[in-house]
Amino acid sequence: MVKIQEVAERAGVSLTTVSHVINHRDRVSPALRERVERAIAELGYIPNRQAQGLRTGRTNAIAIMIPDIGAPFYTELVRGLQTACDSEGLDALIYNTDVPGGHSEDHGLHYLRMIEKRGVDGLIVADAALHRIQHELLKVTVPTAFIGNLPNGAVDSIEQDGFDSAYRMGKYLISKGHTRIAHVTGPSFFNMSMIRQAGFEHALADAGHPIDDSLRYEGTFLPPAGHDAVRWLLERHSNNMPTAIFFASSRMARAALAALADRGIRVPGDIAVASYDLTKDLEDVRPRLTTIGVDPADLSRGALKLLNERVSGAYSGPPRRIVLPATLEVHMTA
Amino acid sequence: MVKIQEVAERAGVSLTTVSHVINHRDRVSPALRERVERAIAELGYIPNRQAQGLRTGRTNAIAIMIPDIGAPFYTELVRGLQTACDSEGLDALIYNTDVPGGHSEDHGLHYLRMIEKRGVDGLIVADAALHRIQHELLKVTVPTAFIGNLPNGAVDSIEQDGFDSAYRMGKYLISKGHTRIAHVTGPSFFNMSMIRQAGFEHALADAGHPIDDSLRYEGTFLPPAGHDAVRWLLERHSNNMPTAIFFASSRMARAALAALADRGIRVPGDIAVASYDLTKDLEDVRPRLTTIGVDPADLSRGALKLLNERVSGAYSGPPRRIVLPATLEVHMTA
DNA sequence: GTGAAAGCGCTAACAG
DNA sequence: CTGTTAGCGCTTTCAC
Repeated sequence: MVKIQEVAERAGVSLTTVSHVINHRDRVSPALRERVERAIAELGYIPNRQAQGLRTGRTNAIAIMIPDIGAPFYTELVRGLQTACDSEGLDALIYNTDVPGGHSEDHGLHYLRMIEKRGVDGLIVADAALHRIQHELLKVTVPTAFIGNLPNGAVDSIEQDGFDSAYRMGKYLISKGHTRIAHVTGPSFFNMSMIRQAGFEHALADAGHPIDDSLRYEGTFLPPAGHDAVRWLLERHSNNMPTAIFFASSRMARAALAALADRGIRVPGDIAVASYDLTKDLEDVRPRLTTIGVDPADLSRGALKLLNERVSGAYSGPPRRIVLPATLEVHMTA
Repeated sequence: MVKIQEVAERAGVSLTTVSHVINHRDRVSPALRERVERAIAELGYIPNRQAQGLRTGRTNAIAIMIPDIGAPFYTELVRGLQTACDSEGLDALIYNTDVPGGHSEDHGLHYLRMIEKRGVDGLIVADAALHRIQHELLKVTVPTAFIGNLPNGAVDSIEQDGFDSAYRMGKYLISKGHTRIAHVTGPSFFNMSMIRQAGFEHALADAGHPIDDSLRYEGTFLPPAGHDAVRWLLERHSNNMPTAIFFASSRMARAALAALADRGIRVPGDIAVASYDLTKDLEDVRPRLTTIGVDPADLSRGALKLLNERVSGAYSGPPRRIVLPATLEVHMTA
């Protein structure tokens, strides 16, 4: 391992100067700087992160809490975050709160404590990772950015405009002639579910269609709920099927597509299907889903920006909140 | 931040004793140990990793190189690895060699260099992450475990039994009465592709069926190749369709299922479909794919075990090679 | 603009 | 079995 001392010797300067070249370029004369930089390159010197960290109290690592890396939305979020971290020399530590066999609430809290003690420069939390315990963010001591809707405004956050997106999807489906639309929501204890639901139902109301509670089914955002919803649809409405069904997540919609296929129900022939979300995995789903959502990578970039401004001290005011508009992608299912 | 000194004071011992309790439990008398442990608990003391690392020369982090976290196989590999690392107090640093817009070969090499310099305790590389440059592993200086087929045997490796799996799938399809089976392979420059291909074609040969080169299509393992393969199938064989098609990866198979559906071709009515791989995402694909493969989590665990034995020095002999048998999952497509 | 020196928190000889 | 002590490699006052 080549250390700073060797670089100093090779460049014929003191070790302090080398450090300055690395950390405060401007404090060193251009001539010297160039010499030092050549020595660094020739020796292939890389500062020891542990030593740097020990000295400065920084770790150059951030933690990322997500509920489930298996969900396409979070996979893409993580990929975006990692790419961004990589280009800034930050380590990204991923924590899945929903580890197999565990209880996500406990895991969320456990990881939160662990992360704080362990020491990272910053934390990015994706909505459901702190399911039901968002209040914990009020007392968190690490700079944090939240991805999702955070009613308590405890930390900086960036989210999709769930109301507007669902509203627009509602308007779109109505424009296609649908009036009886089944609606599979997210879980009611989850904020974003209610926001999306409100947006969707407002669209119906604004178009003069009454809200029919019997057409609403509370799902979980997860695949099994897609299957359940189809079963519900058939048991509850087989004699008078709605002409379309809107899912609050693409995972439910995908599973539902499978369930519908299992039963020989054609999409969109027998029923139109639309869903929330905008993830790459949808590109290979057939029939191609009409969906609305935000590119997870946009959320990643935004969150990291918010976080970096905190970590670097560039911003230290009250928590900020960014709301991103969604994109509607029309395909053959609706 | 509570440090070791404070723990020592609270427990009324020297700081060395505390360190010993942490690192060499047995060198301290039970009575003292208990006192120290209580002090640690009461103060919520957590050792500073940077300081530990600086002193010991270890980082307590391992790097994981994969080609694409968006591919279900790698997603699950990563999840398994993270879970395992977590329980051992290791940080898992993920490196996607195939970052968007990049050239994976360069990225692989770039990351490899970076990882070596950066300093980690160990490295886990998943096959295609070092695509075409596996020879680089011969000169790698970090303890490394490879997941996949590694002909040069440069480091410890764990892999699926690709030959046997494909052979068994071939036998299975034959047992279902198929004789003309289209075969969409992986890319020929990739070792595992040829192994799977050989296994599959051996099964046909053993059953007395001649190998028909015109029924073989070279794919890429990636989704677009699934679409391409269907196009090829229809252009090349529409007048005399094979009764089944076997894909060397589930991503190609899934895309092909979509492409077939787009064209109104029924599965398995018009053609049976089978594929390699055993990932959770397949559970929601309809029709349900008949596949054969190994649970990625088993590969994860195995790789981490190999690696840990190296890192800890428990093993230091020549590179080992573990081959895992696959599981056949029969569903409705074949 | 440059250098000498102190110390971040911890571990492991070494001595007792 | 326990304690004293010397750094791990780096950054940053503080003098020059």
